[in-house]
Amino acid sequence: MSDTRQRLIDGAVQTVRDHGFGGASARAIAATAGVNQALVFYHFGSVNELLRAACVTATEERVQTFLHRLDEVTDLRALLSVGRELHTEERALGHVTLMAQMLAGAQSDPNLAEWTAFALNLWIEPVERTMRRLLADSPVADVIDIPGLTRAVCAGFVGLELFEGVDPAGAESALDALDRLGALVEVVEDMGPVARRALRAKLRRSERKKGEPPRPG
Amino acid sequence: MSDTRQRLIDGAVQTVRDHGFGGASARAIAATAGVNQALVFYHFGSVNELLRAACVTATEERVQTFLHRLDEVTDLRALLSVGRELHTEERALGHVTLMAQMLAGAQSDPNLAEWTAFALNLWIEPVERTMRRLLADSPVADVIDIPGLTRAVCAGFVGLELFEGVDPAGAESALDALDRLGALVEVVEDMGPVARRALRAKLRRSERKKGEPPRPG
DNA sequence: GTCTATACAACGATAGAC
DNA sequence: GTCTATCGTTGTATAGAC
Repeated sequence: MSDTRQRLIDGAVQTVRDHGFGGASARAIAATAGVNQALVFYHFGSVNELLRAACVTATEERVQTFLHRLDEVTDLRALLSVGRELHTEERALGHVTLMAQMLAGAQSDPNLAEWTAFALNLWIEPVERTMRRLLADSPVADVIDIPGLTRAVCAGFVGLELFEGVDPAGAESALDALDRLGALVEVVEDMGPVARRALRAKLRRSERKKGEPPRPG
Repeated sequence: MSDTRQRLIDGAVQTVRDHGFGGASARAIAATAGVNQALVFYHFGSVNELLRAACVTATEERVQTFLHRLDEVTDLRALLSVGRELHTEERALGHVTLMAQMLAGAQSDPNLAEWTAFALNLWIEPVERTMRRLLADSPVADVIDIPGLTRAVCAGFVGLELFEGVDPAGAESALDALDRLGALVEVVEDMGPVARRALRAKLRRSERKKGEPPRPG
């Protein structure tokens, strides 16, 4: 791949991280990358196309480095811990910020929305596989919807990322609270067979009590 | 309050909802509000000041209409249900979208960040009070950090709001998954005194096992 | 592939008439 | 308080020399 192309992609990531989606103009990105402004249009055609490429390729690179860490995870609390590592490292590198900014910008741009969803799915899929593995023999496995829960967790992390930008202390307390919640889930996970059966029965009754959720499968 | 002032605030909310934070120029807002572009600067001094005012006042209005609904909530699953109502109604009105866009825009504007955090706290505080009330006599009350958990939940909702913009089906499945998770929490809540004591003991042991979380109080 | 120069649009903001 | 008119800036994008 051309050197200039890569410099522009890296420059786009850094510019979005430092100056937000709105501040990521062709001039600003080119200045960060140390190349001429016109090259943005030569290599990518438009600023949005550059941002799209930056979002997808940067995400692909980062997901790759996290795959083996996810494979090593053996319980939910460890998954949350990896999530927190990810949060810290990615914040420094600016890739989750890029994702959050892409999501915000994509709200009113259907074309951008499509590619943002694609990039986000690069994160969602391995996390979903990990959650499926961890919850395979859990007493709650047949009552929770793993694809949906995975998306809730990933979307929640993006929200936390944005929240940290306006209230760092609040975001830290939120992550700590989730860690404590992880302890609670761990306790449920560690239950003996008798208690598990009791929980299972209770869950089924509770399920019937309420109106059927839209996605029973 | 001046009619034009209010029209501009309403126009700002609607413009951000329809065209995003980046598309909310003085001209675009004024066109939506049906007033002259120069009046933005006469009444608010700058576009950012108008957006700030719109964010704060619109949030104040909406929070007011949700206070009594929160007071009527008696369990966590009902709180989640109110959250989902809020999500649906606010999405239609565009106020959560406004908040999400403010959060994204505030990432690289400290002044905006301050006011966005203020507006977000207008939501956080009543939710925190409600959670504190609901969890007062729960077996997990002394192991979870309510302020942190509240912030995690509120930030998570913002993330879901953004996620819905790029993947509506995924966001719906995420909300359904949270509803099912609510059933699980409900089961824990409904435990008898013996089981509660056992859980409490397990939680304390689990707490010691791990490194002390940063916020023990 | 990379540069300079530039056309053209949109923007924030202000001055001044009414 | 509201309008018109306008200035200066910034941004996207292209043409053409090298």
